[in-house]
Parts: sequence; structure tokens; C-alpha cells
Amino acid sequence: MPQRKTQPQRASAPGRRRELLSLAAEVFAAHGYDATTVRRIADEAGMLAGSLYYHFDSKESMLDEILSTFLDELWEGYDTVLAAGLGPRETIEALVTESFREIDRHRAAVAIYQKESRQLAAQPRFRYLTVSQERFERAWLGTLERGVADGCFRADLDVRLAYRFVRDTVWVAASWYRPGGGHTPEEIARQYLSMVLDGIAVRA
Amino acid sequence: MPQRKTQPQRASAPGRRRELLSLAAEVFAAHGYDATTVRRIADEAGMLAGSLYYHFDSKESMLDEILSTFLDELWEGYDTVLAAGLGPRETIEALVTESFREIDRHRAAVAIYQKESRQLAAQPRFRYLTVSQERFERAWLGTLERGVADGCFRADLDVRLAYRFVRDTVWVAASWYRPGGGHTPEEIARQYLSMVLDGIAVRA
Amino acid sequence: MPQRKTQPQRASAPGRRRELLSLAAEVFAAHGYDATTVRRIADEAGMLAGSLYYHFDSKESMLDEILSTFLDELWEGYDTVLAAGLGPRETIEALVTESFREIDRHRAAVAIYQKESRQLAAQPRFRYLTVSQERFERAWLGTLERGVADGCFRADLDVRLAYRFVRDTVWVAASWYRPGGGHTPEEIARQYLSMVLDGIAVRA
Amino acid sequence: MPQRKTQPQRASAPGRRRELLSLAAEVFAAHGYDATTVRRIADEAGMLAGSLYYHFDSKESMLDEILSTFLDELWEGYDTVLAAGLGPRETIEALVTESFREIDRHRAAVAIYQKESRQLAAQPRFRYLTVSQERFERAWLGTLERGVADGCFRADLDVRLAYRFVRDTVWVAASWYRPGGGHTPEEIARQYLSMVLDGIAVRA
DNA sequence: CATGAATGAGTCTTCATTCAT
DNA sequence: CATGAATGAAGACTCATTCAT
Repeated sequence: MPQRKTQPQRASAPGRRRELLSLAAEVFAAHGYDATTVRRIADEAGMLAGSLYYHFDSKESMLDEILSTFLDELWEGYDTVLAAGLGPRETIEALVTESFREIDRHRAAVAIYQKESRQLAAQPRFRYLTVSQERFERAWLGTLERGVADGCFRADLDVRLAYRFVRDTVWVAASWYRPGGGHTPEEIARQYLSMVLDGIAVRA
Repeated sequence: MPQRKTQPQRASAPGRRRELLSLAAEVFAAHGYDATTVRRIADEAGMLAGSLYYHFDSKESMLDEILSTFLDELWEGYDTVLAAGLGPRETIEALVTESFREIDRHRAAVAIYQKESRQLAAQPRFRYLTVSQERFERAWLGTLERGVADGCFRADLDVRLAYRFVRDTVWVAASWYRPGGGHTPEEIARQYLSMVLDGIAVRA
Repeated sequence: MPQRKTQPQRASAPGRRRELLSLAAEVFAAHGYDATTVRRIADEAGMLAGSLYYHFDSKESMLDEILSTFLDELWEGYDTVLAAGLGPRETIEALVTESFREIDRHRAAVAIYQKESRQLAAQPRFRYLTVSQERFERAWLGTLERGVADGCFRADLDVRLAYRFVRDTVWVAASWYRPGGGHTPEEIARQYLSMVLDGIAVRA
Repeated sequence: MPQRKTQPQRASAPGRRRELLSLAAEVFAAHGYDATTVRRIADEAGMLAGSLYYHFDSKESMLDEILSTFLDELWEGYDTVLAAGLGPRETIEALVTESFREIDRHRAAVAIYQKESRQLAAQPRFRYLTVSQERFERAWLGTLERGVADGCFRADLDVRLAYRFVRDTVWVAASWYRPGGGHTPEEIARQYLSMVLDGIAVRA
């Protein structure tokens, strides 16, 4: 039986594993990590609480795998965008669009990330959250600064504030976004970009 | 509207009470409500866990009082704005400014609200969170719609999306805002409004 | 006398069986019976925990077989000595020497016996430990008493105390003895006997 | 209320604390540390399992305190003996006597020590067991060597073997010793010393 | 013979809460 | 007002064991 070395600890059919993680992510997102009992996840999976430990070695390691899988995929997308050599405005557009696509694909993980990452980042095990966040900041902040230098973004903005503004604006969407709810990620991205770039007020 | 709860069985100096609540809010905000133990709060207050129960009848009732106090004050400010008969744009400006002022005054409570309100709203005791949220939505959404009708806001926007955009944009700030950190609430409000209303891109 | 247990439901090559038992004994001795997980033994054997149940019907039955096998062999040796019609001093010498030989052959089993027998003896299944212990006591105590009567052992000793002294003195050696470590069992026996019989002090 | 700084974590009446530890020691000694459930100890103390955690922060910390308290007292006694400037034979006599006194006072702790110290010593928290053991070895071994040099102990002995012989001989007694059982520690010590020093055989 | 997956009972531990003093 | 001690319910996790494949 193929034992993928990628799999941590005991091997379990990669399919089952992913299925369980997806389930867990859903529950974590809905009720919060702390408030979610292992039993709740097991119930949802139709097994007993203890049985989950055949697949994962702790509740925390499920969380870990959910978040790191999400971040891996996120950075794959981001890196492609950042390597494309686009201008600042196009880069922002592409990043925002990519972000909404990730929200679409990993809604639960994103919601968990939003809610728990600050606390988690303090633990050594989740150091990578901090690392990712710093890369994130450099990417966005750098692009905004290039844009200001370029003259395509307004020069009178506090760039750090603008960074937070854009960042939050996008990611909080995960808290209300429901996939298959009329809007495709691309549509939402377009609308958001329109607001972020040009504002909601009518031009004078 | 936050319900007036029966005041704690035994009376305690209102000063001490407020002090304890403020402390609790700080800890809840820093570590999350669930993750905060009553003992932690008591430690911070220099007393034993059991002693807190002289002042409050439960951990939940502390949370309740923190949130309802905050919402009471928030609505006082909002109601003044909404009753002032301003135009849509000025109303938005005033609401955003008022919001940042509340974040300044009740940072901890706002952070807690952001993180926990969704779960809490499910409990009967915290129904007022839902009520408040609905009033909130009516106020903002109505103003935006009036603005579109007026012609001062762009007609091509999805108003619900715009509502979420503005709402989130403002309140998430509580997660990084530190009072006394160089920016007054009014300054931040001005910058945010500039971005929200006119966008970050340079006008064509 | 160790009871002949029903051999495991399904047959398994006696070689493999002994190998597994030897492995299990080693792990039990090293970490304690309770602290040893079935999985640990299986790991050591290069199989999964569940697979052990093809060979044995429980963790306890492995322990049982380890101990009873050891005691069977021990008594074979002891009985030969006791039937040889030696004098008290020579009997003691032969028993001690035989004991060190058993420690050499069954180090792990002896260590387990030392550590766990008291608790185990309470269970019906391990009654034979008590039985063996009583025979043991009769053999040693009787020999010592004969020796005192004979005049070859000192008359001023508390015989029960002397019994415990000799008994413990010998068997605890299993806790530090490492086979192939410079001393043959016979050498150690000779040294121990020299100390037990003549003391460590220089004769006046 | 006097809060002795000597007390770890939460203060609890030193009396109660000692009482609980003594109880726990008894149960650990009787059933083994691993096999003893926290609930069992609590039962014995007439409280619920969770309540123990008001006094101690873990099962392990109870064990720790039991063992370290014992070792502290043991070394107090030993150090007095070792500092007294006695000859080798008198030192051995004094150490053995002191040991039986400690067995009398701390029977449970000694039994636990005998059974668990080897495993425990591997954990960093119990490093002091190893340290103590090394000091122990130096004290006994050194005395024996001095005695051999002096000519009061036999020159033909393997000193390391003799060390183990004496050491084990004494301490294993904890496994069968019952205080108030006819023998005072001093009596037992005298008998043991007589055997260890002069042997059980009649002088040629 | 062995694996993979699960069971179910039990363990340690945490924590909000109570209450006599 | 506060302490000290305890309760009791719940939670994460472990592990021997089972069994279909």
C-alpha cells in the first residue's frame, strides 16, 4: 500500500485525511477553535472522538495542517502574481483577485486565520504565521509604495494605513462570503477594486 | 437595545466594578473570551478567582456588561448623528468619525465585539447584539442608498457590498489600533474617509 | 506451578512467537509493564499493534507467558539442586549460582518479575507467582535453618531476615546486570557468595 | 493569612498538603505510580479528583515533591554522618543505620524510589535523582575503598560489586519493611550489618 | 499473517462556580 | 469584601482491543 512520505505520522488514506480536515475546518470556522470540541468534529465525521487520533495527533495539529495548507496555496498564487512583473496597480488588482479566489477555495481556513492567527502566532509551532504575515506586508506595502512613486496611487496617503485598509477590506470578506452565493470571486474582486481604487463617492 | 440586567446581588462600589470590568475587557480582548480564565482576570485584579463572584455573578455577565455598556455609548453617539439631519455624505463622514472615536474609547470592547459577537448572538441573553446589528445595518445601508439616490455616491455599486466594505473597513481597525499611537481618531477617520470616498488611485 | 494456558487461537510459528516474546520482555523490562504500549512492542517487531493479536490474545498474556516460561526454567534448575542431597552451605552456593545463571539467561524476565510480581500476584491469573514464591521461601528458609542446626551458619541470626537478605541480594542484581559485561554469572556468584557467607570485613 | 513562600504555586495549609502527599505516597507505593489514578488518591482523601489540583499542579508534581522531600532528608542525615570524620567501618555502620531510619520514616517514598527512579531519571524534571545517585555512589564507594586501603575491609573484593551488594541489600528492605513490626530500624540495621560485615557463615 | 481503521473505556487536567469563614 | 477549599462537568488524549479486508 503506498505510504506517501508526505503524510505525517501514521498514514491514512489521503482522501479520508483531507475529508476530515475539511470537516474540522468547517467546524472551527463556525464555532471558533477553542469552542470546538474534538467530539464535535468526530460526530460530524460519524466516528468517536478517540478515533480522530488515528489520523491526527492532536486537535492543534489539525488546525496546523488546515492553516499551513491554506497558506501554502495562497503563496503559490501570490508568488505567481508577484513574479509576473506587473505594474503596481495591476499587481494590486491581481493580488486582490487572487485573494478572493483563495477565500472562495478556503473560506473556512481564511475565517479561522482571521480569528485565531494573532493568538496562535505567539506559539512557536505557529511561527510560520508571523513569517507569512511579514512577507504579506512586504508584498502589499512595497507595491503600494511603488505605486505612489509611480504616480499611480495618491501621494497624500499614509501608506501603512492604506495597507491595512486594503488588507482588512479584502480578508474580512471571508467572514460573510458564502461560495455559490450569486457572486463569483472575480466579480466581488472587481467591485472591491472599484471601491478601493476609485472610492464610493461620485467624482467631482 | 441592551437589556438592563438585574444588578449583582450584593452591591459593590461602582468604581471598583468599572475598574474590574475594564480589566476583564482588556484580558478578553487580548486572549479571547473562551481562552480567558476567570482566574486570570482575578490575578490581574490582585484577588482570587472566587472573589470576583462577589462583584459579578458569572464570567458571562462580565462579558455582557462590557458589550452592552459599549453598545449603549455607541448608539448614543450614532443617534445624535442620525438625528442631525445631515446629507448622506456628511452622515457617513460623521458615522465613521464617531466610530473611530468609539474605537478609541472602547478599544477592548470593540475587539471583543468583533471576535465574539457572531457566536454570542445565537444565545438569547445576547439577542441585543443582533438587534443592534440590524439597526446598524439599516442606518448605514439607508444612508448609502440615500446617497446613491442623491447622486453623491456612485450608482454602479452593489450597495450591500459597499455597506460591508465600509463597515468592515472601519471596525477591523480596532484590531490594530493602539490609543495614543500618533494618530487621533479624527485623523484616522479623515484618512479612511478619504480612501473610502475617493479611492487610493490617482484620478484620471 | 505455571498453568498451561490455552495456546493462542490461531497457530503461529513457534520461532516467531518466541522472538516476539523476547522483544516484549525487553521492552517491559526497560520501561515497565504499564508504561509499555502494545504499539511500542509492535514497532520494535516491525508490525502494527493490531497484528500482535494474531499471535497473542492480550498484552497480559504476553506478560504471563514471559513470566511463566522463566519460572518453569528456574524451577527446573532449582529442583535439580534441591534434589542433589547437598549440605546446607553447598545448597546455598548452588542456588545462588543457579540464580545468577537464570539472571543471565532471563535478565528481562527477572527484571519484570522483580518490579511487577507483587502487584500481579493479586490477580487470579498470576496466582502461580505466589505459589512459586512460597516454594521459593520454603526452599531457602529451610536450607538456612538446616544450616543453623548443622552449625555451618551462625546461630545468632534472625533467619527470616537472613532469608530476605540473601534473596534480595541475589535477585536485585538483575536490575544492573548486563550479560556479556566482563563477569560471567559464575564469577558474580562466587563474589556474592564470598560476601554473603564471610562478610566484607576482614576477619579479626 | 501567612503565605509561606516555601510553598509552591497556590498556598494550601502546609498540614493538608503534607497529609495529601503522605496519602499519595502510600498509594503510589502500593500500586505503582503509573497504575495509580489521580482519582484513587482523591478517593482516599475524601475529595474529588479535580480538587487535588487545587493543591498540586499535576500527578507528577506530587511524585516529585514526595521524592525530593525524601532525598532532602536523606542527605541531611548522610551528610551529618559523612562529616563526622569516622573510620570506614564506622561510616558504613552509620550509613546503614541512617538508611534504615530513613526507610522507617519514609517507607513509601523509598519504595517508590526503588521502583520508579530508573525511568524517572531520564526526565529532565527528575535529573536530581541521577545527581543524588551519583553522590550516593561516591559516598559509599569511597568509604569502601578507604576501608580496603585501611585494611579493615577485605582486599580481595570487587569494590563495585561490593558497593552494589551493600546498597541493594539495604534499600530493598523498604519493599518488605513494615514500621512498628517488632523490629526497630536500629535492630534491623545491626542484624544487616552483622551479616554484611561478617557474613552468615560460621567462622572457620 | 498483516494492515488500516475504528471502538470505548478510562486518564489527567481545566475551569467556572459555590460557600463557609 | 475577600480567602481557601472544594465541586462537578467537561475536554483532550491514550490505549488495548477488534475486525473486515
